[in-house]
Amino acid sequence: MKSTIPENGEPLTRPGGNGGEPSLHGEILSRLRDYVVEGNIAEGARVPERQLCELFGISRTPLREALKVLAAEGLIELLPNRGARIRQLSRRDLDELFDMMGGLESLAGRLACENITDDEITEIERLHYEMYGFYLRRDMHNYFLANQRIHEKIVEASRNATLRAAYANFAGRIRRVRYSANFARKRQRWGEAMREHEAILDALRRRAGSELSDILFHHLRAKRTAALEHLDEAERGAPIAPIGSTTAPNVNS
Amino acid sequence: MKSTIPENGEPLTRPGGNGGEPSLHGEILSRLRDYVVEGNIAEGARVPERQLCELFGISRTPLREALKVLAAEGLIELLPNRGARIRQLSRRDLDELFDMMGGLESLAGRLACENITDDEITEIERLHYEMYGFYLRRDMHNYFLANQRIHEKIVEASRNATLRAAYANFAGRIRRVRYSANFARKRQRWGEAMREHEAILDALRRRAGSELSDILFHHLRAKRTAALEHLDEAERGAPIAPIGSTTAPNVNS
DNA sequence: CAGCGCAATTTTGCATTCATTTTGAGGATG
DNA sequence: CATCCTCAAAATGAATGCAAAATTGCGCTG
Repeated sequence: MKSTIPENGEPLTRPGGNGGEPSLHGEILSRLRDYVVEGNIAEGARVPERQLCELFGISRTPLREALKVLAAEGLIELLPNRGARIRQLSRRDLDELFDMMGGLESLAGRLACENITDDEITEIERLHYEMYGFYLRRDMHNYFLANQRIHEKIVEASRNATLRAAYANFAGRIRRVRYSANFARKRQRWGEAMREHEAILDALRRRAGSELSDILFHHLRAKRTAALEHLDEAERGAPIAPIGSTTAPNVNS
Repeated sequence: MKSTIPENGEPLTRPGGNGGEPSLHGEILSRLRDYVVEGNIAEGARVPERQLCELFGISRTPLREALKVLAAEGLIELLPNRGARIRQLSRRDLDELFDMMGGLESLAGRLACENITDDEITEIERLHYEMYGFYLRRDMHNYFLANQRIHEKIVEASRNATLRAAYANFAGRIRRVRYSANFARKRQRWGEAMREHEAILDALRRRAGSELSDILFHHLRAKRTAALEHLDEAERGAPIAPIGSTTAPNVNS
């Protein structure tokens, strides 16, 4: 018998559905997803079923259900009789994921032009200038956060919960890479990105859907190029490492 | 002890991952998904857990795992302590889903322009003229199939398995509506659609990515309008019916 | 006769248990 | 000394069992 851990629930947003579940095994799903997305387990490493059971204070059944869902979401991989592993994203996967993000943002921009309010545009402008400040101060971290929030605002303004959920899903998958990729931002690319963002804002103000759609896709393409270049560089330093990694770090922390 | 059901596996494409699982509980997932997508259970109706267990010859555990995944995919809904129901798509949901499809096809078209071979274009042309034939003969059913195959070919030509999986997922969600919507095609809309398809083919030949992207989105928007108009008409005839439906049809057939 | 409440049955959710497979170590053998 | 085989230990995948919640049916009351 387990020690009846409270398990009281945050709202939690599922990627597949929009109605907020009040509480359920969805709590565990959400927690496990966060746990994985936040990088608590190394890429390619096994997902320690039993230890996670202890960590969450549950039995294997609900955990395995959550694992199945996470596999469907593309965060982990389920090998036939050899358990779950954190999904190792190949170069190809990253190409594909960045293009997916490009497509989704492109769509979000188009829809946003149909639905965005003036106030929302004002808010995005505010974020934009804030971001510009971080750019001038070379504050990479806050620049990244402001950047992310702008993109999220656009997705928000699309008024499409389905799109928002899909966006969250794919964003989760490449979260680690995106963040590390940010460190790659050479000054030059950074300036480019700022100019692109100005174009985005301009198109948004004019509610030029098709145009914004185009800009956003190419913006993401540039991001993809920068990110993957960075990744290649990093790999040159530390080649193909963690494919057979048996690491199962800080499960108990 | 179960009677050792063969369970030999079709390839099966998961929505989240691309590597083909040879066989697994994924077999059940796939079967159950098909079962739902094919409309064997009425919209809004409860998913009869026990009966499905008997149908598939398994216990509740793997079935419930599959249900969780299907819920994440958006095909069914999981109510806190009241089991699973076939997801009832609201008007809003349909709006959103059609726009999602528009975004995905838009992206597919853009990427296809980068990757499609001349042979593939030739094949799409062939399908196009075939479809044109069905159009002239007013053969709605085959027109629909050819149409669908063209769109699938474009997605195929995007060379993006992630996109393909997402496309399959969303296509599955609105499958029923899309098909029924087809019956709504007034002659006028039909002719419009043919013209749009010619523009699609033209842009594809010229590898005009941005242009194709735009055309495809608006093409899907038109489809959405037609489909939802049809739906509205149908609803006028038979208003809000199946919300409390307890139907659990041909589970044993 | 209609509305309400209560108890029995069903159903849901999770824990536990069981069979099968994989994995690892140790020893035997060439 | 390396390789392969055997066997034990662990883990995976699925079935069953059990407590709690919900649904249903029935009797009661107004």
